Amino acid sequence: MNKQIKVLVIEDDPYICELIILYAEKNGYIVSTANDGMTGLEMFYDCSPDLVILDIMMPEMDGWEVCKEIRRFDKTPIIMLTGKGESYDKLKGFNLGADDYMVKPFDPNELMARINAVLRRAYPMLGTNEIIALPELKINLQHYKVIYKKQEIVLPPKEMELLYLLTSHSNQVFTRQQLLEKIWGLDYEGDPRTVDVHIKRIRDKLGNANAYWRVKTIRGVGYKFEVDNQ
Amino acid sequence: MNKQIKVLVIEDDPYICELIILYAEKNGYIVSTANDGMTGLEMFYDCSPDLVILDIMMPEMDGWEVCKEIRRFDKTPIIMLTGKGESYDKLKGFNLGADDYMVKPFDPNELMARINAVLRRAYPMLGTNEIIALPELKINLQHYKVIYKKQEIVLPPKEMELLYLLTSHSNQVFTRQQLLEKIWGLDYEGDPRTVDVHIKRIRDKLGNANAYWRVKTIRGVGYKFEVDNQ
DNA sequence: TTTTATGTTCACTTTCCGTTCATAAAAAGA
DNA sequence: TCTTTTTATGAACGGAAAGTGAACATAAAA
Repeated sequence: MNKQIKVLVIEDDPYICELIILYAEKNGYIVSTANDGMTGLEMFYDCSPDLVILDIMMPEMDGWEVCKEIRRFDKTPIIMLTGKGESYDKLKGFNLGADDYMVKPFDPNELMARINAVLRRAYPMLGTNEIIALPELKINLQHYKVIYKKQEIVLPPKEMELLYLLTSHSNQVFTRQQLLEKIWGLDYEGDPRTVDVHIKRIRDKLGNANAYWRVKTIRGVGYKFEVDNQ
Repeated sequence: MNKQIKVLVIEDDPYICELIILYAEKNGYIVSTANDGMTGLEMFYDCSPDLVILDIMMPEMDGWEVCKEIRRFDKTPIIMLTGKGESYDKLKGFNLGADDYMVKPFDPNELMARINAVLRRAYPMLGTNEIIALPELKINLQHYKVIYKKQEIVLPPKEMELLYLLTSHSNQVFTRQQLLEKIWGLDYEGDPRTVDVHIKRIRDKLGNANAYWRVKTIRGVGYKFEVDNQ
């Protein structure tokens, strides 16, 4: 399996921390958080992450200083979180060696895209972990492409996310509630049956039964993407 | 092993100079800088760089004059740096023989990508050529020319840039936001639907469906230029 | 200046995705 | 077997997202 990628979030707003954790873990990253600059630096040297997400506006030691300090001896990629779309800030960030930036408030999906892009740039040898390759099923999240039996299948966003989440955690059972939280968001308040419908549509498109893998219902619990080992 | 590539930066803003030095050296280039046009020209004849990065807005002797002067006897590739909101400068730059341009403020990674592209184009022996050549579609960015089905198509600057960005990253999905950032500039704040209109115009001119390639909409995400492999 | 070309926005239309609901089917328990 | 619970399925509705045509502003060209 691929090396687990570690992400360090240095951000004083607990809500944003939560948000990033939620999405980053969905993408299979290991996330640590620090609530201020000093702690962030300590944790940086402590756990040597593969990527740092760094808020600029923090009390005491702000993001600029943390960035500068990290860059003194290290080139670990850094994504800065900036408050407003001040182009001067962006320039300053790049000048200090930041690799990318995000303007708050941001779309978490976009942040994930940028994380992936930065990681690809920094560690080309890792190969992207956004690709699922199984017999008769290839998923390329970057190209938004699903190929089933040599043929391209077009999936709407929700079905795509659902399928990717399940396949990237094969054999793991998810409750409807978990799926709703991870894909629809923490604050979604709707019918859990919605998941069923999307599962059905995925099954329709991919065929339900297969010699190698299948979307399986765990009655009373939820769903899993089952893959035969070897 | 490889020849060390020399880059000359002619730019009066020390901040931007530093930024470029930081990134260019990270990419293994040898960087010299000049803070005004006259000095720039002297250094050009002095150290004969492989690539020039040239700011337009400079006191005394501006970038246009430097570019013209260099082009009198030399075809060393030139990347122009234009300020925001001087879009017409691009065409003028190409007419004077510039090879590419960047709008300030820019993403340094993007600049590096363009440097690499320009170098590949200028010194094909160093790598593969970067001109777009597909069945029924040739794009020559240097001459602002698109040839569709043996016939030359005239595209306005924005459409040209959009098409080139998409084709040079075929199959990769771009969000509207990404396209705006890369083409309109980092700090552009306008309607993302503007992209749609340009996409439509490109489609009108190139035909949307094609046996070999097509501009594809990824609903809920953005656009990609899809090319059939093989 | 006038004329033309380009970029942007807006209003309107079309397409299609997400959700809900009603009903059928399946599984579990009695 | 019958009942209850859970899931599957088909259809329908509302609305979001993209397509589209045109108007407008501005820049370039004549």
